[in-house]
Amino acid sequence: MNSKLIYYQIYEALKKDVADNIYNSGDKLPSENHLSKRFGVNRHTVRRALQILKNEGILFSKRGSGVIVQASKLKYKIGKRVRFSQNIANENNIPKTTIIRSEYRKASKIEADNLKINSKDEILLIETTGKINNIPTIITKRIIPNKRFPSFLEIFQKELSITHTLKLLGVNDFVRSNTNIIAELADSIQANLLNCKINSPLLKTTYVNQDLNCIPIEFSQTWFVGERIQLTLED
Amino acid sequence: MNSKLIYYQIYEALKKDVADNIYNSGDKLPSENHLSKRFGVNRHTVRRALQILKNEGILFSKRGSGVIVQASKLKYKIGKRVRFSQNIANENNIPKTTIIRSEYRKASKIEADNLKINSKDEILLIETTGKINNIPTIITKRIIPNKRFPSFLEIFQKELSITHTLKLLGVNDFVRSNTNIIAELADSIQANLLNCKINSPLLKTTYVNQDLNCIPIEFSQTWFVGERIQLTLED
DNA sequence: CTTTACTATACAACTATACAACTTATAATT
DNA sequence: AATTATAAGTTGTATAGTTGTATAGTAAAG
Repeated sequence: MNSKLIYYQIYEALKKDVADNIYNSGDKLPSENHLSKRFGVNRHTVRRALQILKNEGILFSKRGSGVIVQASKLKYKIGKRVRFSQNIANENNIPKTTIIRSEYRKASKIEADNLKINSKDEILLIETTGKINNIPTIITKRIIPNKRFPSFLEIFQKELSITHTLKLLGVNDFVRSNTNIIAELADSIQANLLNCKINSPLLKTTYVNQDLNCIPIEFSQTWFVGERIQLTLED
Repeated sequence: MNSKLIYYQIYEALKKDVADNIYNSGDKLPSENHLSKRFGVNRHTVRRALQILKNEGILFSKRGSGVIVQASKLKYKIGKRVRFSQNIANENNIPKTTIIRSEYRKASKIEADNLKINSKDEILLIETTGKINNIPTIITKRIIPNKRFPSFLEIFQKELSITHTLKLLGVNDFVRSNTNIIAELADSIQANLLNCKINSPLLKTTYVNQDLNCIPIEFSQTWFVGERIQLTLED
């Protein structure tokens, strides 16, 4: 309204900078201190402008790190054959997978049921984050039967792809048996991994991939940042 | 309130992992770098969480090596018949004894008095460490009269057990005459042997084992890591 | 007189980076 | 086979920079 207000002018200036791709998706903005010098105002005045842009979902800030430009929504196809890398690369986006945790332990009842293995058989847990265009967007937690694929982790660490890993293990094709989708709120750890706010809505998908003989290969859960992903179901 | 702090969430997550036996007593945790990736934070934030767990005595760290899960306090019974291996094995823990030093020399006055031998008779000194579930917990320094048991060391090196060694030497039973308990601070050598910090409190017990004719067999001192052991006196 | 916009200052929480001290595994050498 | 270098990985420490939050104060507008 009142274009005389300093913080509003700064808000407009920064919004224009983002629109003009002076700051691109995933980029860090100059620090609040730098911006306050650039505009000749107090840091708090800059923060007020930034706050509006954060509320609009255009910017996101991380304490100690900086303020970054948010990405626009990506479409993610879900169907019988879901392949993360292909899914993303098709749209000229660059996917990147990072392992953040792996451990061997005994299967819980739910895991055993879904994998059709004996309760307390050993499983491999792999947790990964997926960045799209360098913006963290996905967390995946996979449960894999260790008995059938004892060298899974070793190969996956090099390949960073389920499709490639399974191919090297002799599984040339696999399909999803079903996918359940629910909405959850991000806890503090997820928020940190996904560069989103605590309590941001996440899409959580739970599914089982199985080979063509209908033997389960992995029981997995994937969390998507709701603001950045739009799931599309295909037949 | 405070639970929104990131380091506190990480603290809770790691504490739960230990409680759930995902990381067991004596296990190394993933390195601080790995953990920082898992939680999506800077290494220092992980360190802050780890610090709390160290203060609580749940973890301890060793520079250059890693962060290790501290065993819960073991109960160690002291009475007329104290047997290290049985004492520990009774609680489903795995004991392991290692000789770190042995030497022959003349008895000091105190040693001679306690063993009721002539001053300057030759004695055998054996120093051992005792690991419980692979965690070093005990140092024992034994003084044994060489005149009575000239082949003690040779047998003990194979048996690594006082009870077994004495049995092979014809002593089927033995009892403690008395046990003195004091507290000491660990010096750098002890700290190294016991994987604890310098100046950690140690329990030091001094005692004499004797055969049923009340003739002393060994005069010994044992140091326990205070944080890991609770002595229990029985009649 | 109260509210709003803005400034000023200070500290806490977290990140980023670098290096030292130390351990461990592996390769090289004897 | 045993010992010695080398390299890589780990924890400890220090410094600087960033965002989050709290408090206090000034000036202008209603």
